[in-house]
Amino acid sequence: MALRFFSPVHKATRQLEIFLEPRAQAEELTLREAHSLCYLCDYGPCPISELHRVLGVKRSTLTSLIDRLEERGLLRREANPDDRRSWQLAIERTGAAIATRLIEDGEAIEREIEKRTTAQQRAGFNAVLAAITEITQVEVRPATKSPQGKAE
Amino acid sequence: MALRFFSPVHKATRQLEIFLEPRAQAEELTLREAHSLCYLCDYGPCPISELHRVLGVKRSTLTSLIDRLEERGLLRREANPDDRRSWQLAIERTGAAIATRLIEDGEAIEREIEKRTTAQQRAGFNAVLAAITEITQVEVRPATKSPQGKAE
DNA sequence: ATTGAATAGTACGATTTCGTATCAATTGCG
DNA sequence: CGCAATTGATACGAAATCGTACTATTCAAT
Repeated sequence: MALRFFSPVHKATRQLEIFLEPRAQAEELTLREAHSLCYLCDYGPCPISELHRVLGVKRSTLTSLIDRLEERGLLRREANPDDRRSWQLAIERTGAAIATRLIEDGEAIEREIEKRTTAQQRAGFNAVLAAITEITQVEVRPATKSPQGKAE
Repeated sequence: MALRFFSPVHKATRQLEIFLEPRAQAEELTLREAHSLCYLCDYGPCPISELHRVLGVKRSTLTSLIDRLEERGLLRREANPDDRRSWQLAIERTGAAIATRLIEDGEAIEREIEKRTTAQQRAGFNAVLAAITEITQVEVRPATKSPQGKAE
């Protein structure tokens, strides 16, 4: 029997990936690299460990991934004055331009979703996802540190 | 600004992954291998191309992945009488036992989700995901072939 | 202060995944 | 039918990812 939540959530992820993949490719980025840039564009600067939790790839993998993006001038490692073990990843102008284009592609889909659903349906959607957070007890992003919460 | 659908969907996927990862590891499987087995357990036998669409990994990757699972005796390639280009992947008893355990872990979470949400909220959840399917126009699984539809 | 445990990141060899080329079988169309 | 285009899968070298070990810094407890 099909799982009623795992399966749809995975399916939606796949569908969004399939939609975004050619757009990332047009920027010569893998989906993972694109995701990293977009995250950084919205929430950066942040340490590598934060990307680690959000993306779910190993830290050693991120070392290479960030090397690649840094060599292409899309982001840079900056010293973190508060913790000398870690870097702050900051997006460069070129990287931000790319991320902005990709995010706008996402926004277009989001507007369509909103057109086709009611506020009540969207509230139900959020309620189910909130339940998943409660049950798994997994906090992907760090606790809100600034006045405004950060959504991943 | 955070995306209101992409981000929560990705977050939920990560949370479910983090929950399932140690359980897959206990069976000496990666999440991808575990997902393959569970899919096959629910919907198999099916050709490799179907797994390709569902998992979103390259076909050449699946060749290796299936080699590994076949060597471990968890599944087998069978001739497909209807199309001699392709195989039918069939799960073996050992593989089915593992998949059943993992699926039961998933069910436990699903029951919790159902406990914590109303039918109306779950309907909203499904409505949003249905909108994503409509908009992306991406059909991940093949058109239903048997009396009962298959959910991924 | 000092020490032990935890955390952030990198190095590097092992494994997995990918991209491309290739082959066989099927489908579609003249 | 006959033949081009498509589809299903594999082979193999290139690239990305992983697992582990290691260094440096921070945190916690005394």
